[in-house]
Amino acid sequence: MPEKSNHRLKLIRSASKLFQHQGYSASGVSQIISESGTPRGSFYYYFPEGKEQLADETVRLTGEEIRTMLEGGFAGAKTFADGVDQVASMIADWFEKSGWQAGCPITTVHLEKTPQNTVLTKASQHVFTSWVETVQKIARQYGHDKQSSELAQALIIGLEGAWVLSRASKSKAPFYVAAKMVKMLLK
Amino acid sequence: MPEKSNHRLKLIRSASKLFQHQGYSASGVSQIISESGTPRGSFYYYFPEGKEQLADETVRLTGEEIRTMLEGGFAGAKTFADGVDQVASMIADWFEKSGWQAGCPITTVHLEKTPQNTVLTKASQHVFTSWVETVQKIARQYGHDKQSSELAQALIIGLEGAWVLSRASKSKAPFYVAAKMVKMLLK
Amino acid sequence: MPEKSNHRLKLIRSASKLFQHQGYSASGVSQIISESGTPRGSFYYYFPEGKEQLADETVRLTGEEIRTMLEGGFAGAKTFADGVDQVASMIADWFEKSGWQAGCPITTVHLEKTPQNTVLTKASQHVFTSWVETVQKIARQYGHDKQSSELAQALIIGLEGAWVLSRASKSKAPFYVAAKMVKMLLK
Amino acid sequence: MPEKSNHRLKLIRSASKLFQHQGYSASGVSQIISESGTPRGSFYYYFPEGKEQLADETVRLTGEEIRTMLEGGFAGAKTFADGVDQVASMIADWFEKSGWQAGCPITTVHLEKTPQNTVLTKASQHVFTSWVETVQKIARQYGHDKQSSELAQALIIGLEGAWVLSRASKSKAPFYVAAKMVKMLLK
DNA sequence: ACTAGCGGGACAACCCGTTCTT
DNA sequence: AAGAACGGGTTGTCCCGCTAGT
Repeated sequence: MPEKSNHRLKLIRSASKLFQHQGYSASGVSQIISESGTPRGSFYYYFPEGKEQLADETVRLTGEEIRTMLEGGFAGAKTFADGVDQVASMIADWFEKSGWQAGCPITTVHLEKTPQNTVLTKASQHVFTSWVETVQKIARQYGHDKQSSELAQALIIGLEGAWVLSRASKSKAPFYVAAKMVKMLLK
Repeated sequence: MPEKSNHRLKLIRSASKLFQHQGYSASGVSQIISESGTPRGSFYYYFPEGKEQLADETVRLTGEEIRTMLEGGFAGAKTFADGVDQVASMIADWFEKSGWQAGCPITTVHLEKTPQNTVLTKASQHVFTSWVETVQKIARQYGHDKQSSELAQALIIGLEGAWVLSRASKSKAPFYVAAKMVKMLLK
Repeated sequence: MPEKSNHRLKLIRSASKLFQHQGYSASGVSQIISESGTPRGSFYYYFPEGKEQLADETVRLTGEEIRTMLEGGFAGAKTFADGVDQVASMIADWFEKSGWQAGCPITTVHLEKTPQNTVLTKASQHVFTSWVETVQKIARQYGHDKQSSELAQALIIGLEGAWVLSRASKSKAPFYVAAKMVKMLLK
Repeated sequence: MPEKSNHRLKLIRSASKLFQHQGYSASGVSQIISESGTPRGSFYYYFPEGKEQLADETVRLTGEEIRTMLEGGFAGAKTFADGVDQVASMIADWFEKSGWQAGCPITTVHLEKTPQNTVLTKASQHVFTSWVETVQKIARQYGHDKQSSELAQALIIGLEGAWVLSRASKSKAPFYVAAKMVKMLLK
């Protein structure tokens, strides 16, 4: 956790926040820089490939943090179903605190780039895959070996869908609906 | 339904396609115009408020078309569950045909605009609400009165989530998982 | 000579002057625009391909003007030798009036671009060829049929070389030496 | 001849080559450094005045090398005319080997700087003067005392002019024309 | 009503030559 | 000697008026 460099990380944090709120294209490099409080000239020192490189690293880092959140949400849960509820609540709470503004930063970047753009497409694919695999592993730990793949996909689908609808309705309800749906798969 | 003008509609079609593929901000007015094949001077005649007005109408029109697709998907279905399967297949097929590129045009615009932007935020809220209400009405028609709201939300959440994941994995699987999830709510 | 559009031509004039004084790369688009007095937005309307297109047209137009100057220098000359003297004087005078600053605008652009750059390389090749051919035709008119090619090349070589040296020494002498050299070829 | 430091000289060599191919302004400090293979931080250690100082020394060193080439070209020549031929051939050959790309490095720098820039203007003036004086001395050694100044200027003018035209036509012909011209001055 | 041409300024991403710190 | 860091500048494109003509 020791931050080797402040500026580099600040830029990623700033980008992550702005991507969540406005998406990738609408977040200009200048805005990212000014909100990060880093000197303008440093940007291309840390990210010589430019905006795309920043986005790549932002997606991967933020993706990893959310993956950790998923693991954390299941920690201490007696059953898989309990974990699903905890994860849904956690994200819903976080989302409410942001004023219903902070969408999934991976989704926003993902949707604004055609599959031709290999760099960012790969990054978001990698993140989504890592999420599914993480949940799958957890499902197996709770003994749901046969359904692990299905459950994992279902949870991510549900959370992503809820994230979108929740933003529109400014309510946590979609997350609860999603959680319920996933749990039903357990019979 | 009478098309007052070809050019006006062509611009909306072009915008709709580009929003799906690249999102709102990345789709420049010039690109929309050139791909639509309409004369440049017409744009601000038909859309004096500019790009935002075009996006507003694009979201509403495309949203209405997708709403109609939802209704069409349930047409002829013996049970609600059958309808869910048909709708999921329909969108999955359409999406595959686009080369896994055409995301939900409402979502892309929605996520790129902060709630401050009243015009486009309202438009996407309106569309999402219309979708949920449509499905809710259908659910009641199949006798699921008590669960109608839940089922409707679940379907939209599932489809939106699947749309995102499907784009990343280039596979229809997420749509089938989503459909299964929703159907489980029926017990 | 009626100027269809002021701005377009003003930009070329401004570019021509700056290329002569500072070369191609050192002359920024911003500087060209500001010194031309045209609005910035017009630049990319008239030259959608950007700086290179402006340079291309600048080289060709200025090249044609200098070609006309060559013809004009020979006008009224009794012999080819007289014409050579007149041309050399003409350019030398012009150059002195510019404060020994205005180098040959074709040369500056030509030397700053590797042959890989086909657009500008072709433009300067075209111009140099047109000059040689023009002088060659003139030489034939004076009856120097056998030597016409040699004389034409010699004059252009001499003038170009003198232009460089003259800039360094801030004197007309190189032009006179060049003229004398060329005339000696006539025996 | 003793190279105090490898890095210092490597930077000058790299600059010299790039100035010949692309001119002064188009050759960025970063490019010069990276092509030289020297560490980036060393640049301002060896050239605290920055790019201009590097260019100054590059012009002077390369200018001196070319001056030596001139002397070498006349070495062993029985007559001044023979020497002129040898020099012209030598430069033409060198130029051809570079793929018709390597222009005179002094000229490119010279033309990109207004006379206001005292440092580089002085450097190129110095070099051109040194060339003329060298040839002048040689001319006197061959007994052409009266014409020495004229011959010297003529040779430099001819070579510089040929260098430009040769680049455009990708042919040695201009050098031979230039040589012939100069020799005619001897009657 | 509808289209074309021509601006117009702000800002996009990117890279420049240079200095700081060790 | 040298890597890290910097602030101002580059070209290019954004979305949008405005004026005329069809």
